[in-house]
Amino acid sequence: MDQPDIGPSQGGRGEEQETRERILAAASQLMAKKGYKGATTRKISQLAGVNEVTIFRHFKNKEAILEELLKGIVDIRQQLENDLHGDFSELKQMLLRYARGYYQMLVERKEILMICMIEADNHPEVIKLFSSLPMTAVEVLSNKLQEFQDQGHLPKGDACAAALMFVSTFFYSFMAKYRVNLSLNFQEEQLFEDATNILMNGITGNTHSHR
Amino acid sequence: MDQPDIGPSQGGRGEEQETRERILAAASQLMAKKGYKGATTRKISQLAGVNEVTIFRHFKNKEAILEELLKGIVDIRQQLENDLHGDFSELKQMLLRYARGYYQMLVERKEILMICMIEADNHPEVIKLFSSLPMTAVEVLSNKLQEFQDQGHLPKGDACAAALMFVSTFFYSFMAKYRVNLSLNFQEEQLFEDATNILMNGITGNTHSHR
Amino acid sequence: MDQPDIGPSQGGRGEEQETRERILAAASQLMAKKGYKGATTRKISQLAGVNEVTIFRHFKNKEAILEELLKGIVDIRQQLENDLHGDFSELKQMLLRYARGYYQMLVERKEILMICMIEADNHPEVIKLFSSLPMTAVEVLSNKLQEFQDQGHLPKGDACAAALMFVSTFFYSFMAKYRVNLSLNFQEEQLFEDATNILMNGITGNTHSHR
Amino acid sequence: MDQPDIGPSQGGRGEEQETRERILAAASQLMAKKGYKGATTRKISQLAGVNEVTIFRHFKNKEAILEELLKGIVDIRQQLENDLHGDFSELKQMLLRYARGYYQMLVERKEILMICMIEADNHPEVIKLFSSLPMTAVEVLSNKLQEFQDQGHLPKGDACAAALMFVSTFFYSFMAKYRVNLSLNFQEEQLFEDATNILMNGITGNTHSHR
DNA sequence: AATGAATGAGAATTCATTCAT
DNA sequence: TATGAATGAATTCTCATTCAT
Repeated sequence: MDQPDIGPSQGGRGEEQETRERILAAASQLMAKKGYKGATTRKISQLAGVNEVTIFRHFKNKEAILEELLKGIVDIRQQLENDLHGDFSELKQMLLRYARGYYQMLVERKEILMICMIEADNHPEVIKLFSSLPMTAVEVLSNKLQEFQDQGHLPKGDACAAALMFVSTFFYSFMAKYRVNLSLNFQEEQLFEDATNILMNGITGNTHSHR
Repeated sequence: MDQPDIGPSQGGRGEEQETRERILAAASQLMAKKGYKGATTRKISQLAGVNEVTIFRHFKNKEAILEELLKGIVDIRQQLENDLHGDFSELKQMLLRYARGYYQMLVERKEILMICMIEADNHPEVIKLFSSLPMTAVEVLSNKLQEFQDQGHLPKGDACAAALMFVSTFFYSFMAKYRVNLSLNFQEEQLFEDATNILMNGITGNTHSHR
Repeated sequence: MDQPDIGPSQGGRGEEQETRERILAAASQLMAKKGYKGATTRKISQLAGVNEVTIFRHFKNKEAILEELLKGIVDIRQQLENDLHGDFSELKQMLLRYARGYYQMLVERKEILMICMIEADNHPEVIKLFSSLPMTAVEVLSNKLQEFQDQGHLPKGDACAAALMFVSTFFYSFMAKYRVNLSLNFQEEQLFEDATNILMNGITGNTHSHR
Repeated sequence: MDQPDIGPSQGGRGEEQETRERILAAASQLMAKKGYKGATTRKISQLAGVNEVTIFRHFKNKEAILEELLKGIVDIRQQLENDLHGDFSELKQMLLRYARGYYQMLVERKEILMICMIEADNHPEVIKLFSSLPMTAVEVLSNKLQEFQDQGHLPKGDACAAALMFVSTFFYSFMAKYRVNLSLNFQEEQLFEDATNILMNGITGNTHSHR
């Protein structure tokens, strides 16, 4: 009664495996909004447009739905590293690609990420999956910057902090937009460029001190 | 069974208000970990060391506990602005102060922030409160940077993006530490300095281009 | 998962009736162990190695399976009486035959008997069927003993009590072995002989008193 | 709607611990008739005249009710042995006492015994408790008879079989009456005396053979 | 004739909340 | 003021059974 069906079953033909997908989509959507407990099987079934019991024909129990959704987070290291391919002369383009790629990845997984964020303390298996995306992103970028530092292209310094700043920016924007529904008065593309410029300046500058 | 009392009342006089505080503290702690629904009145009462019904002598219902907790988020604009007091020559010190002050504020409010994060979609009144802290922080810093740009101290540009990057960094670290229990291999103080340096370089550099 | 198929159909022709038997066998086995409710159609189908729905092609509903099983209890009076054929000089041999025959009959019907025992109060039609075996056994023996008493071969007395004792002994042993899985430290054959001896002594003795 | 309340709550005073007892009584009664699964918490609560949820304030879960009921079966060896106190001259009186005592014990525990009988295969802890009563009864009597045999009062022989016959008789009668609601055309007292006489004759007779 | 998908009725259990003391 | 007992509403899940293929 809150929301209409999630998908068009509209008939009775050819929705064989579709039911399972509808359930997953409904659960994902609801859990991302209401949390695991808030996404009751009744609400899931209503949103999916199926009978409540049908859920249990497709999944052993409610927890199994979550586990299935969690499989949607796969390791993204390789993909991120691809965006950083190139030598120092291309750093700026690489950073831009990286920003876009990372942000897009967050958006594509926004529901499962929200679920992880919400359920971090309730479902132990969630934590490691949850940390993988943001932390991997910091690591991959940090490693690349470190490499350039080692090659003398960048002044020695805080590659890790720089990577963290860069990644944080997009994660934060993502959270603001999709969790808090907050318009940051930012066009994403604009943010990618601005942040890239600031970071480029920040790490190629010459006024570093400490350590 | 899981956790001991949050603090025994160990006396006998004037516990009226103390009981209320114990309930609030227990609820805050549990909701921050388990969410609103996960923090059952039974668990709250056990952690608070009071009878379950006692909760309802102090609060109309469970929702009222949350509302009370939300009052704990007050506007922090004034305090943040104080940390940015000074002229351009002190910018670096200002940024460091700002970073420390902002991060400390997050930590001091970590439970209620987690609750807001978790319940953003369930309790409408949460959203505006929740957005206040991070967004205010961006705004305040952005305004100050803009001011310096207007005064010619900083090249025209992306004050808002810069502020966002700076603030994001600490919010992200805060989330990683307190939500995901992820050690970022960062000492906070080190991060404050590194991020400040990078930002200083980033915004005072001379290679800006973008529109 | 618990038990393998009750028997593969290993062929392809004429399994129609066989499927039905497999279902009956599985249901009998499960109901004897777990009771009517504990024998779910799913478990029955798994043990029978058929699809759950197939059950309902062969039986109107689950209750009909039980009814079919109950038909397996037929009157045994004739058979029991056959074991008691003979004159008084053969009493001991007759008793031995009777014991063996009765016990064997119990064992052959152990599953349906257990079902009756378990479901006595749930399925009204069960009770009369259930009582038929043990009570008939007492009656038939009692009649025979009475006959001998009337002929003067046995002292007047408690033919019915004697028959009850005799029959009880084997029913009790049967229950202990097949319901409680209790080894009574008895070989059945030994028990048949011992009980026969005791009964023979008991009813041919000369020290009777009671009214 | 099937049965009225089990006990007179009729007011609201002084039924503090009584509620628990009412639930236990209702559960015992229903489980003895319908089995564990057949005794739904709803039916129990209705028969007990309490709200369904109240059951779970008094018992962790349904299984805990059964466990509590099972505690009602305590070791009866001592009591049975008391009934067999005396020397050989009193054997007949002892047997009578024993029959009465054993039968009374069965009747007093009739509900829990029926539950055990029904659930023997479903609840593993039931089996050992269940076997204790009947087997102990056989053992105790068998030991006493053996003792008399060793003292030369009784001919060497099948004390165990004799004990089994005796005990079986009453257990069988008990089952017939309380499980199958079958009138055996027996007054219990008459059966005690008849069975005692037959056993006395049976074991003191002189026509034993084998071993 | 057999099966995979779907479902209504009902099961045990949890939870926030009220009542009486 | 605080508490133990009680409860209605809702939740996850099971089961027998039907439908369409």
